[in-house]
Amino acid sequence: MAELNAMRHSAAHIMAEAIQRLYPAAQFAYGPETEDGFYYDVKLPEGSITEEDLPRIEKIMREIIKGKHLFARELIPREEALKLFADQKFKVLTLNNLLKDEPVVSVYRQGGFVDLCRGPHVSNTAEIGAVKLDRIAGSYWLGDAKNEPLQRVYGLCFPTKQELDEYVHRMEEARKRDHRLTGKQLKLFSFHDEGPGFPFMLPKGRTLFNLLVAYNRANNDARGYVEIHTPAMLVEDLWKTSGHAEYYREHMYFAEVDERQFAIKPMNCPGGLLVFREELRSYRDLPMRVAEFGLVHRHELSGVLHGLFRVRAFTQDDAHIYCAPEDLRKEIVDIIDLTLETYRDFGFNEFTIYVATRPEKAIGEPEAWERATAALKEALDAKGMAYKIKEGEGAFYGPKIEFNVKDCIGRQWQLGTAQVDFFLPQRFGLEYIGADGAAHTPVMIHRAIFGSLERFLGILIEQTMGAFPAWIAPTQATVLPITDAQNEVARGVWARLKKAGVRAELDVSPERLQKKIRNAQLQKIPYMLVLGGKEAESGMVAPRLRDGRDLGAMPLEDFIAGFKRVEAARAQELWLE
RNA sequence: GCCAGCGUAGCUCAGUGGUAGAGCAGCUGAUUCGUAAUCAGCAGGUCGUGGGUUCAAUCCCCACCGCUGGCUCCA
Repeated sequence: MAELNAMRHSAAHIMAEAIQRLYPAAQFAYGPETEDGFYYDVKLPEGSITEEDLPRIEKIMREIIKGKHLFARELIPREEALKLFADQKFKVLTLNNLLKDEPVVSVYRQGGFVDLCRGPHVSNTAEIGAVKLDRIAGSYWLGDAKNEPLQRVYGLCFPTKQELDEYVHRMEEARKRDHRLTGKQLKLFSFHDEGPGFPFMLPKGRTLFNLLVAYNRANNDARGYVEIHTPAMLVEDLWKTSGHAEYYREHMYFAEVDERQFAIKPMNCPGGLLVFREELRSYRDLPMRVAEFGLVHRHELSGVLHGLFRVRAFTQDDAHIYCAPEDLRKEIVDIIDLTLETYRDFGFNEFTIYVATRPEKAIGEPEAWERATAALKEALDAKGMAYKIKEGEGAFYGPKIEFNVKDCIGRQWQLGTAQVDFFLPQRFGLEYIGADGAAHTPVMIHRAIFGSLERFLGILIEQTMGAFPAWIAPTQATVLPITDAQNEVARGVWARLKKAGVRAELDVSPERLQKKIRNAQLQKIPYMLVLGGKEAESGMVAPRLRDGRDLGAMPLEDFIAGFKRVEAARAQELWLE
């Protein structure tokens, strides 16, 4: 791995040399290796690098690689390096900041190019394997949007041409899983110019969505949650109390009505807090677990929108748990259990857990943040769950546990979350009367299992490629009469299925059976009930499964019974023997 | 929001400085056919929007909108 990294990092230097040949005034920032290659952040003083440049850069890189130039490491005094890189402003900045206390720095030379670099590198350029420039993206100096914008040129680099080709092929295949493609093919959801970032749920997508809600609601009920619904729009004063008006303003939509300023909710918590405060609460009422399927609107930057994964309006399977401080850990453990159970039911076994800590813009005392963060870590430790820390990535009101999963091409997305919050209860003056007769402030936990139903649906689509397990497939079965002569019987079969609670369709189009099957396959419908003359006479159907298996003729009631077993088991398999 | 690319029929895509095609889908007709595409005909687009250059723009230029990939940000 170390060698591969050195090779990729060396490829970045070679790309920089190639770019410098084409654009002698190019300024170079950082050029590290990545999981599949490398990139280099570059600034052209005039104009910019475009895709047309990539083949030219690649060609020069190949020449350099063939040239077998040695990578020579030199240690030079920092002062000397400052002179050497006098016309490379980002190198000067690095020398004067990151490396300001280093008396000696290392530089690497290969051919006609020299770069400030810690190394290591391969010994000569011919040791670079297969290289392919991938794409150009924007970036910022030191990754900060307030700094100078740069261009990031990404390259792929593998030891052999074969590995590179395999990787490219694998990525092409993975891209076919994209939920945006499947969503269009299966007519699950859509987007329109008239509402950028606002998803439209089509009948089949909405069916899936409703099934997710029903699933989650059943779990909540079993665990002593109650459910509420709070308004989409509330007066701005409320958002001042909650801190959103100050800490979350740029993500919010506002409206003025009757000379009063309103905000559309970006989160459900403030509304929920008002409900808690409606009555005098007793310690006997706690923990109070209050769920809400809340549609929130957040004005996200246009460039970050991404199918169902990143939208401007989405539904959270939200819940707020109010409890006494001593119950905190138990409640968090319960949330972790519920989350893992849910993910398992949907076939997700690979996810990463993070604990996100206090961000720069935050309300409350650092000491309370410490306690809240510790509570989250202790709960995870108690469950023996491995997790990583995301410094400064908590919500403005509290630290959080994040459950992240990967999409088809390896990007990570957050689904579930559990957030401890000492501050909003305080700001809203929440109280409960303790056993001691005195008023106490409850602790609040914000939690979501799916996170965003839309995002979860997107992930589910990518995982299944639209071939959903039978229990959640929007259309579970379709009845396929072979000729018009069976249409009437087919209609009866269809009605029977509907009555039995099967989400069924009927295809009486004047097409041949092959075509009907093909259409059903393309829609990834799990069960195709073929109905020919033989079956029509005997009250049978001949189920064909989505995976191609032909179960042969069987009485309709037998099919329904078998289907019910699969559905009840939430089985990944389509038929249980 | 930033950088680059893209935007042609419902969908997938071809194409040209002289106002556009294909396949699928749709409609009509014929076919009634046992496990992934029956045949024929018809219809369908102010080529994202608005400016500009030009005798003439879908094609060239500019702006805007949207989408894609990344950056930053996030469920």
